[in-house]
Amino acid sequence: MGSVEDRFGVTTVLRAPSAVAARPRLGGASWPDEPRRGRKKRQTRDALIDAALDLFEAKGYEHTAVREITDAVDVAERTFFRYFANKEDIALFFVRREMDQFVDALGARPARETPLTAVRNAFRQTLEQIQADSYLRNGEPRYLAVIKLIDSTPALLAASLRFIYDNGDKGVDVLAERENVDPGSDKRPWLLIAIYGAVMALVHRDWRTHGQGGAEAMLALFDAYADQLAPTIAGRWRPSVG
Amino acid sequence: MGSVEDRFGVTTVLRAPSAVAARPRLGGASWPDEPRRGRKKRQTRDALIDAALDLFEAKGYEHTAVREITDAVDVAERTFFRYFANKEDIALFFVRREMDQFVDALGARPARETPLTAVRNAFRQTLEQIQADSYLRNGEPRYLAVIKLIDSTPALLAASLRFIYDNGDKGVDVLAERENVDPGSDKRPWLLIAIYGAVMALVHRDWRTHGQGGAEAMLALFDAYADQLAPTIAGRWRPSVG
DNA sequence: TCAGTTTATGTCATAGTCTGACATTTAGCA
DNA sequence: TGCTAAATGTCAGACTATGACATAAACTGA
Repeated sequence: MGSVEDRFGVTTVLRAPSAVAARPRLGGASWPDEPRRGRKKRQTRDALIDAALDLFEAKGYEHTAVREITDAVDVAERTFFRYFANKEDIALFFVRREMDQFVDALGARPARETPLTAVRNAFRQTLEQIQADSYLRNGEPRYLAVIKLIDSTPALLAASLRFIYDNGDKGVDVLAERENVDPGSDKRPWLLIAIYGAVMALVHRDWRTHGQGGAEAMLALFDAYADQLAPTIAGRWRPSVG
Repeated sequence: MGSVEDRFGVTTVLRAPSAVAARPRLGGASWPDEPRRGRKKRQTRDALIDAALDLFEAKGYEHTAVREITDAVDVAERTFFRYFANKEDIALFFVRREMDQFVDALGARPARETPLTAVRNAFRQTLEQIQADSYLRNGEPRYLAVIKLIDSTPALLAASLRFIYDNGDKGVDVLAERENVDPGSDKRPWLLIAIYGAVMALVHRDWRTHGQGGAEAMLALFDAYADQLAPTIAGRWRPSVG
């Protein structure tokens, strides 16, 4: 394993058996127009993610060394850290993307919608998007496997909670702007932080168990939580049942 | 810094100037009856915590090596990891203790109190306990410095959020038992998870800025959040303003 | 097609976290 | 005083992460 260098400085890399076969896993170019450099980057990144998730699922997050991931894809360990800030980062890749999608979707909801309605619809959109993007792996969608992985790995759970916490602010900013709430004022929708943070955390918590049911089950879950919070929100925001 | 080893294998450890002076920092035995062995353990642990927080405050969490902490207390690096599971652990020491106090206090609240009232009172008790336990350091209570440290260190924030998340379950279990809610049922107080998780997380978020005002300011903050959630709770639980 | 530039990777060295195994010291006690 | 167990020290090593520099590959323009 690793590399051997002879006295003339010629380095022979000793590859894992599956090394060469691993790289083209995600196949051809998604965008043929894209210059080859960027295409290869994307391929390498996707291959790293794919290999990482496979290994995480097979042997657990903590028991998978970065070295094993890079060996599987046949790149240098250093390369991993050029694509991802740290080991957590690669596991939370999808989470981060989905969160961004959610905030974007929230910002794009029509102004006539109640905050809660907007959140709900943005949530649905994101769920559908996730399902459309995800592909099956061992008979189960990749995103579900990721959720399970995170839920069962303390370090990842912590990181993803912080992520939700941080993004809660972003989401609330979007909502506050929609509702013309002065950013500095006391009227800033603290409650929505609560909805956002709590519901998201709770939904995440139950995703593992209810996730099999797909977007519908998740939406039902969301509604169950939101219904309980709705009266309070309705008292302070323009009421409307979505 | 560190150690120097000559060609005969003799290792000379280069200690920080304050090394020897650091150990007796927390002075004599708190419980003279306690056997010396346990007393020394406690002293070492406290000295480690104290040195760690000093260093974290001075140069930041990430830029403080475990080695520096152990040098300051004049123990082996290995010893650190016998007292604390990891570097995070020492920074969250107080958080963990305070959370435990809170859950205990919650369980001890009289049954006649509404869940929200019980949470509030347990929260107050804990705050007062924290203030009583904490001592000034550079003119500011230690616990406040810890809060600031956590808030400004991503890794610590993540860990403490997970801690809140995990303990939320514990707290809700306590509440569910108080209210005779069947643990498995749908009547399980989801809302209280929300209160617990959201309010606690939010309070934590504002602790840094409002913490100067002491327990009163924190309680006011808690009330501000709780007031908004109260109507919802009141609709589903026995109402009572406390 | 070639030379020059930029970008992605490889390679090497190193700091820092954390763990296991074993040796040494210390407290508590017969 | 000597035995026992607990605490700590010592040593080796795996793993994560980063900086510095070298090399290879992809682009650019003539």
